[in-house]
Amino acid sequence: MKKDLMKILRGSLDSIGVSPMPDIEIEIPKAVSFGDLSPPVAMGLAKQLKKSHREIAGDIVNSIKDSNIFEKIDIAGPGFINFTFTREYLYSSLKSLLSGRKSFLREEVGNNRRVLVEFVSANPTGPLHIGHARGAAVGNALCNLLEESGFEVEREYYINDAGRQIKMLALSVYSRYQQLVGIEAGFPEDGYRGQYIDEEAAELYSQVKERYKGVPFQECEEEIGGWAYSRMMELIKKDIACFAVKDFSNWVSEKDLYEKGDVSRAIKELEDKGFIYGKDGAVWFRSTAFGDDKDRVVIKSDGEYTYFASDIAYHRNKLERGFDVIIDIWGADHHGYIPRIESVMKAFGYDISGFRVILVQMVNLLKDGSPLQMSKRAGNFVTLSEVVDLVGADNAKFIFLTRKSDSHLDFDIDLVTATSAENPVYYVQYANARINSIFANAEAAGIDTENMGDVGFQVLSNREELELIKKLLAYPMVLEGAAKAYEPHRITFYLQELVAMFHSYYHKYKVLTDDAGTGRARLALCGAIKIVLGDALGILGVTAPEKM
RNA sequence: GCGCCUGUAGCUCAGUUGGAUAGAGCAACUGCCUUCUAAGCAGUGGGCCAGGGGUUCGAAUCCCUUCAGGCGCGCCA
Repeated sequence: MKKDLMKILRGSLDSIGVSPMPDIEIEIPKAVSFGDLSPPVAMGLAKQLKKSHREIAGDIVNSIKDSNIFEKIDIAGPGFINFTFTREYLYSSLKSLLSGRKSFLREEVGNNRRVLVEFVSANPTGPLHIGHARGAAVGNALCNLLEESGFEVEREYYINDAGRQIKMLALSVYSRYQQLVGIEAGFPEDGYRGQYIDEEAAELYSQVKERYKGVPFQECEEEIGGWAYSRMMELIKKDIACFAVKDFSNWVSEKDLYEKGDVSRAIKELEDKGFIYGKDGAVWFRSTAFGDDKDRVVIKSDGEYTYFASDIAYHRNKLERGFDVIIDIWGADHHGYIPRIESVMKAFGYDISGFRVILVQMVNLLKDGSPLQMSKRAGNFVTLSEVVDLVGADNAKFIFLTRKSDSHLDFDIDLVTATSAENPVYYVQYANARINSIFANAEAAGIDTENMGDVGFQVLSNREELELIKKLLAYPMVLEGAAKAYEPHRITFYLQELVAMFHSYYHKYKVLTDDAGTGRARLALCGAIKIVLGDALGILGVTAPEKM
């Protein structure tokens, strides 16, 4: 729909001598009385052409000749050009949609550009919690969306397996293990107190029995740490799998960056460029040269690298791999980190226009309307797998995707579970199941449900049917907008609108009527809705059940 | 104190990157199952887009400012 209008508008602007060709935006008007599509292009050109909005709009309309796809073209308001398509055009578009060609549902956004999306990247010290779940849902949907919009996408998980937290994980398990075998071992002040640590200690005992009983921590730290770490990674991968998120392409290890010498090399490179200096016995990166509010330490006075040092190496590594777009999805509590990472990228000589941090706001977990404080240290957090058990992966993902990622989200466990029947995800999925049921009934009645492209579409003539067709044809525009803005949640809202129209239509008109021609045409319309539903839900990572 | 995010219906949130008359879902109230799935439909009520100033053909959207909430400001990770 948009492609066709775009082509015509370009031709029109060219013929009235507009140069250079502006970016043309095409909007779907709010009210049906404003036509089907409406580009505010005349208003944008007023200054350049030194004419009034309506004059320009008139010129554009006059220059559009021999186009038979519009029923009418109106100039309205301050200079909107409202295009209304002919029914024949809608029918032939619907037929194209039904052909099943995916390309019909896509606008090209990516042009094979390579994009790296890093998300979740939770520390390997415990199971994923609900905050990670939100990051996973957003990241997964965004990757799917970009992939479907013509990007080459790599999904990446960064493992912080080099720092103090691994030692603390080892020490936590060690302490619980010693307690288990009857030795009074003090629990570390800032150790991980979750129940899963007890379980790991028990598992360790069942595997090695009393091998480490009374052994000083220093002597078994590496063994226990390595063992616990790999157990945690298994746990995390299992959590990700249970949330039905597509597999990550890469698992990048912080430890590897150190061992390969990437960290020292990256800092050396910054030093060569003159952005590194020593002060107070420490080594600093001059991030203030790039807009950060203070310089940052990369090597502490005790000779240890800071966490930031490996992040420099990691982002250097991302840049080296030659992506056109680099997206980091972070918890919003890390937002203060953005200026220093951007500084790093600038210091390496890269234009940061291809770099984007998407902040995912914290999930405010509620129970009975009151906040549930979560802390990994205290161990009273709700894990991702618990949430999935309680409300289901589809349900949770859909909720996360019904708001933009940087707005706070109240997730009331009781509310979501108790009123799950009223959850919007069911509303959308129900439409799919309904359509499927109609098709089953049609087949049972001996109606031909194949070759939907050959039905007589002309009988689809009432207001609801025409509006449904237009809504379907707008789908590629929604995807395009969502992909350009990196905002998968737009798809969720589109789905709710589309499905609302369908449910309403379903109640007002019977699909399988006595008239065979009407029945098949309506069936075809339902088939088209099902195609779009399946496509969109697939991008969101939500299933489209055949039956409910 | 400085920086970032948020502020839209009673509640939870959208708002097509500055477009036309402000949108949805819950909750409340009124109706609809002998007809393809009632996890559904039809209808009613509900707004100083936090306040104020500016930018322009046009502002919920951009700029300034005030207020309220959240988060961040380590030689922690």
